[in-house]
Amino acid sequence: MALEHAILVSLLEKPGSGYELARRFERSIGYFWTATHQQIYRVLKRMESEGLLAVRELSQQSRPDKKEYSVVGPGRAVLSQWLHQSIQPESMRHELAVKIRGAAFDDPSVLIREVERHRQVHIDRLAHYQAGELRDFTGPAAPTPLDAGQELQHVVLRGGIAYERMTIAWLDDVLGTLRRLGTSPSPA
Amino acid sequence: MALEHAILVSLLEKPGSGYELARRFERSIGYFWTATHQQIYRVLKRMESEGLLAVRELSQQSRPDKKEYSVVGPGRAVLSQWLHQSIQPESMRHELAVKIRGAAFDDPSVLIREVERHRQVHIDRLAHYQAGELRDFTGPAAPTPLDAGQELQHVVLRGGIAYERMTIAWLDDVLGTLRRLGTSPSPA
DNA sequence: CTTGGCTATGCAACGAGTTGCATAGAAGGA
DNA sequence: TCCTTCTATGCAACTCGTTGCATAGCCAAG
Repeated sequence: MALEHAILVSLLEKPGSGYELARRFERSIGYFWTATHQQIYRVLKRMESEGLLAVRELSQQSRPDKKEYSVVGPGRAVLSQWLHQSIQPESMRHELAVKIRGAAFDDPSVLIREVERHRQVHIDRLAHYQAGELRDFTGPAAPTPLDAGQELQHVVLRGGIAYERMTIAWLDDVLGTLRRLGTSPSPA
Repeated sequence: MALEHAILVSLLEKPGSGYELARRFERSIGYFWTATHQQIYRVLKRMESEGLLAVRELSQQSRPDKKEYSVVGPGRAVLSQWLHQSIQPESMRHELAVKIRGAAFDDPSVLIREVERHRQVHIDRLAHYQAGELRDFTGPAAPTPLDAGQELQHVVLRGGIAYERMTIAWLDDVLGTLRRLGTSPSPA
């Protein structure tokens, strides 16, 4: 139930509606956890019925009403309890790696464009993360000193940056390998 | 349906039973995709009924019979088709990162032991991957030259090694941050 | 003026993945 | 002898996650 905990963290950082949460999951929280709006609405409803969250209905002019959720006592307790218990280290899941191994049974060069496309996505993400880092943590407009919450957000963001850099370097390695195999072909 | 494709790749590399596949998913294939035996048995059954796989029942002495699966024509075609269509780049899912951000709403130092434990798991995995690399690709017992399939397996393994190295370095960064916050505490 | 995009919420159906349990013979250690 | 582990397969129930669709008013561009 990691989505539940991710929602608790995000709502503690700032209360908001399901729609707003869905957008945060495309941005900062999305650096390390993803969710669609349908998933979020369903879980929010359940968490509210369990007493972990409180709702406020907000009328807005020229926009649909929204429901603003915030964490209440029991929700905080659930998060705290989760922080104190250990979780299993996850293994990575990389569909592209399955494809790369599968390329041995087809023409490896068909993957070159696909890998180049993925590489570009990771370059864009890296640029986006670095812009966020400059804006919120290391640039002149950033608060000094950072408080504990900001320090923790920053170290998570550094993880995202390290991940993207590592991935780009690996995809370069993959491209080199695919091109090398393409020049002296031997499809199985 | 990435599991289906991962199974096709694994069975093309070498035919085997559901049990054997489950163990491969704890080893080499598991570097980038995971699955439990229940999932594997269910999908194997479905794939066989769809004509992607063939089964051979093998009697063994002093062991239960097993069903050896292998890929047949339509299965190869499904894999080839999948290789030619593009997939979405995945974002990372890291539960520990959720915890780290959540630590801002509790005592950050409670996470230190947890992060140290994860760090050790990644160190062990790295050692395991490096041993495999030496055994299969770079050591004296490795075949030279490597064929295309081995080159592709090697580049995927290099990705796993890069991932573990990056993760260990990041967890060191996280530990430094948590310890720094612990000495001058400010729980929210 | 119509089309498409943005805010905002939600249902229904399906597929993916996890957890607990069950069976069953053989081998090996306490 | 009993207990555990390993090989080998599988069912049932559940939660998690995705995809398609629906509603509905507002705004901006063509």
